[in-house]
Amino acid sequence: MNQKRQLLIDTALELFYMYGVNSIGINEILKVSGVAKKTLYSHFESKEVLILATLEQRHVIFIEWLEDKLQRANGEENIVPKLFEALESWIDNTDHKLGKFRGCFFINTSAEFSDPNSAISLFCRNHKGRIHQIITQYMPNTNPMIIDAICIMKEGVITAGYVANDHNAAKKSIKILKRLRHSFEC
Amino acid sequence: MNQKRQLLIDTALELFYMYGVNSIGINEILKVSGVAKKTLYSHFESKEVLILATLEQRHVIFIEWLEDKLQRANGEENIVPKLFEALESWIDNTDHKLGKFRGCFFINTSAEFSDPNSAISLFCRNHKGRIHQIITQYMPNTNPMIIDAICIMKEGVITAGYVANDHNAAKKSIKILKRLRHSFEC
DNA sequence: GAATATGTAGACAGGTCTGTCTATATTGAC
DNA sequence: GTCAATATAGACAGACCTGTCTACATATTC
Repeated sequence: MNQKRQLLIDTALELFYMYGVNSIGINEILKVSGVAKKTLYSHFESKEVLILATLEQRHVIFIEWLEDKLQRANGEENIVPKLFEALESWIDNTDHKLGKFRGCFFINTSAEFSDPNSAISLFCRNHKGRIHQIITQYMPNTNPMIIDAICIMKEGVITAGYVANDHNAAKKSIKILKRLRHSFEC
Repeated sequence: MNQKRQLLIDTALELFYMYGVNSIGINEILKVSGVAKKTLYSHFESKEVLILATLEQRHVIFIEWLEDKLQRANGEENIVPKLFEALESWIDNTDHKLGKFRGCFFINTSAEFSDPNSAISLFCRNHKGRIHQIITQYMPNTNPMIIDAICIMKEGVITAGYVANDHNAAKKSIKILKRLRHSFEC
C-alpha cells in the first residue's frame, strides 16, 4: 500500500525533524505510526533510504510553502519583506505548515553526516541550490549582489533563530536589505 | 593527571567535530587517545559532561582565533574584510587553527540536541552571544544595523560553506557590507 | 620502604540499534 | 471460494552504546 508508505514518511519526518535522524530509531517510528517492521523494510531498503525519502518530502513541502509566500508579493521590491516575514512566522511558530520550528531540517541533517559525498549530504546541498534558484527566479530584475545578500542572510536568520534563539534577525534583515536596495537606486 | 584530562578533551573535540557527537562513542575516544575507561570516568562523570568540556575548549580556541584576526585590522573599516577573510580561510582549509572545516561545532552540536534548555544547547547559545559581543566591541563607532548585518551574514557564510559547499559567500559578504557601510556615509 | 594516588586493561550489565525472519491475518481480484 | 499480495506481531542475531566494576601496575610523597 502507498498509504503505509506515506504514513511512514510522514511519521519519520515529524520525528526526525523534531529530534534528529540519529536520535530516532526505526522502532520509534514503527511504534508511533503503528506499522510493522516488515512493512517498513518492504518499502525502504534501509534507514538511510527512509531518511532520503523524508528529505524529499520536506523539500517538496518547503518549496510549496516558499512559493506560496513569494507569490503573494506584488512587485519585486516586496519579495524581501514577504520572504523574511515568512521566515519570522516559521521561527515564531505562528505559521504551522513547516511544523514546530527546530531549525532547518537540511542543515540539521547535514550536521549529522560527516561524509560530504554521501547521498544525504548531496540532497541537502541540492535543496539549498534549488532554493537559491527559486528566489532568483522571483527577482529577475534585481541586482545579483542583492540576491546573494538575501540568500546569505536567509541562512543566517534560520541558524540564529535556532542556535541563538534570536527572533529579531528576520526583521533586521528586512531593514538591512531595504537599505542595500536603495543604495543601488541613488 | 590533568595531562590525561586534556588529552581526552583534545581527542574528543577532534572526533566530535569531525563526525558529530552522537556518531562518536566513548570507546572510540578511548581507543584513539589510548586512555583507559576508568580514567575517563574519573575526570568526567558522563559523556554529556565530556561534550560540555569539548564545547568549552572549542569556545576558547575559537575566540582566540577570532580575536587574533580582528586585532590585525587597522581601523574599524578593516574589521569586516579581516573577519570574512578569516572565515574564508577556515572554510577553504588554508587556516589550520580550527581544524579541517566541517561547519560550526556549535551549530552542528545544537542540531543533535532537541531540548533547547539542555546544558549543551544553552552553551551553544551563549557562545553565539559572546561572539556577537566581541564583534561589537571591536566596532564601537559602527552603526548597529551594520553589526547586525555582520552577525547574520557570518552565520549564513558558515552554514552555506558547509551545507551548500559555497566557497564564495565570504567574498560576497565583504562587498555587500562595504556597500552597506557606504550607504551610511553619503 | 610503605602508603596513596593515579593509571591500565578489559569483562560485564543492561540497554539500544538495524535489519532478517517466521508465522499468521487481512484484503481485493477474479 | 480461491489465490496472491500485502499487512501484522514480534522473536532473534549481531553489533554497538554508556557506565560500573575488579584486578593489577606504576609513580609520587612522606
